[in-house]
Amino acid sequence: MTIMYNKKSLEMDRLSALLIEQGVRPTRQRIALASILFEGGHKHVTAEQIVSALRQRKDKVSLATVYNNLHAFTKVGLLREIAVDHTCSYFDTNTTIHGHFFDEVSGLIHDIPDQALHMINLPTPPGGRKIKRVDITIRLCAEV
Amino acid sequence: MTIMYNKKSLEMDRLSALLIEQGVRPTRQRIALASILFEGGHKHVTAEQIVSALRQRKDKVSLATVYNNLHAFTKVGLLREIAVDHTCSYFDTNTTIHGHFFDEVSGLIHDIPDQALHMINLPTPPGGRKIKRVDITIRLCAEV
DNA sequence: GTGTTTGCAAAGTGTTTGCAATTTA
DNA sequence: TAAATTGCAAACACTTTGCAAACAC
Repeated sequence: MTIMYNKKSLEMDRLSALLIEQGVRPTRQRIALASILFEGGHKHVTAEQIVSALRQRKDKVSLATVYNNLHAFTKVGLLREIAVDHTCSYFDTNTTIHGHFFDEVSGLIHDIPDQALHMINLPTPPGGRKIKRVDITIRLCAEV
Repeated sequence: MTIMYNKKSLEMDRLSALLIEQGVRPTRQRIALASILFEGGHKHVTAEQIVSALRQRKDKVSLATVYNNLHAFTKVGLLREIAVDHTCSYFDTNTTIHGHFFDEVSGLIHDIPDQALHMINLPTPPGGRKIKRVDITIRLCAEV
């Protein structure tokens, strides 16, 4: 008797484990969301993009649930929110320190290569505050 | 006969000239807006803040007009928009190159002192685009 | 079973727009 | 007086919330 290892369910187990590890209950919707986010390299996504990606895969998840869980994932450190454009929230699956190119023509975000940016003399923050994060965005427009 | 030079109207003439210089028609509302923005040092403001500042001075300007003219001023280079928070648009009267502290506790923005930040190795942008601007935001949270 | 999560639809927030009345040059 | 600007209210886009039904443990 041959035991069939199903590739798909193995992957779901991996995503499930990832969520449990972060104290997030692995529901059907969260696993679907995680599979969009955490498979196939880092991404910069909006809630709408995720809903339509899920819809294409016949995985129906409501927009409200996508929003709720993008924030839930952000809270536990699986995602990082990027403030490039106030018309729309972007989330980044790469939570390490890095900057972004923001292409104002296409609305697309790309990571700035690691070693490309260096900063020295980081200033001390005013008002007894702590530095939470340094955000660097290089805004791009069409070549003249 | 004594000619009275009114301090207030002299200042209005200065603001009027500033607007005309930029090809913007100096209406009552725009001069009021300019006097909030361009008197007494650089500022980081939201549309709502301006409306309430104007209201306190008994200078009534509608929210729609404030928005329209914040954008009009930005277009001619009198202001710069800052993307720190997608819940709200901030405008900066300092249009020179500089970074910002964004205090997530108070929602206040402060300039980063000129020489405090230095960047080297600015990367080349992808996709045949041109660098429009480099935005550096140091996000602050409460001290632990 | 109990507490959590979902999804709809409704509400909320900040911003923009259409258009008649007003103002500027 | 011709063209630009204002201000209201309605429209808008994105996001959050209230709550009953569904689900995870």
